Amino acid sequence: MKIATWNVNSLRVRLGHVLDWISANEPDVLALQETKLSDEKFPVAALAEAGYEAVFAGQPTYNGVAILARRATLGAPTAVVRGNPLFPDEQQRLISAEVGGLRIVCAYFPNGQSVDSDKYQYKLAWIDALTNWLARRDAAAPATVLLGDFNIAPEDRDVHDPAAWQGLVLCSEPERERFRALIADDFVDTFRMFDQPERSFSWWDYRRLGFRRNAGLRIDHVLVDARLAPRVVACTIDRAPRKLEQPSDHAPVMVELS
DNA sequence: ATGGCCCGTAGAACGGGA
Repeated sequence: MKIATWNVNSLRVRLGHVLDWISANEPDVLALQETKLSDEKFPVAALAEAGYEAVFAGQPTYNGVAILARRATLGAPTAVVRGNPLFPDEQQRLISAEVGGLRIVCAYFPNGQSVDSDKYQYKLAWIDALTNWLARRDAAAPATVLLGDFNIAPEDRDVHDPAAWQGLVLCSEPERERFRALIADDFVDTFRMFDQPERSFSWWDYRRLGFRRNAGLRIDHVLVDARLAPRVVACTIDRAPRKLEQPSDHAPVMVELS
């Protein structure tokens, strides 16, 4: 079973890349962030034709998340929850559903803009609320996979230039503390279960030739319930779509479960 | 050189992203 996440930075612009990528990689589940689409504009038909059932929570212009499930292997997602019941929010950043015997939680964490901004305080509160909500989950419920754009580089090795980024948003210690608290004993960062190339990143700035210089950050993550860890056989970042014309600034991250 | 690019909503620049 293959489970992937991808911040597409506009599903309208990136629909072709998404269709090509799912055709080439055949993920069973694909979580999308920054669809930037109101729900009536979601490309249900194109994805259905590609073999995927979608659930989504969108709004105009900003944010927007979705979970795609491969119909042939999984059918449609069920028990869909939009947002966090503990954190009423007009920004569409969270959707979860049961797929293939798992609880898939697709998250688009706030960016935070800068550590002295109101948006940073909103980011910290949003993360705390997510942590609290996930901590309350029923032990009898399906095992959880939490994946998406966390907008946090957990460690210095996830940053192309740790000195330049020291203390800045995405790398600040309060954000990293919250990443660790979210994981605690409950989740595993699947990427770090395996030997990985040095300087592995999932996002590169459009400016200043960020991708060519590999000036990136690892901010997109797939966390699995600790009891799923024995089933994880791989976690990889696919840089290929970042090389295409008019790419998303994020790369897909994919986990394979046995 | 402290900004560079990209997206959506505009219907010109601007907010937001990271």
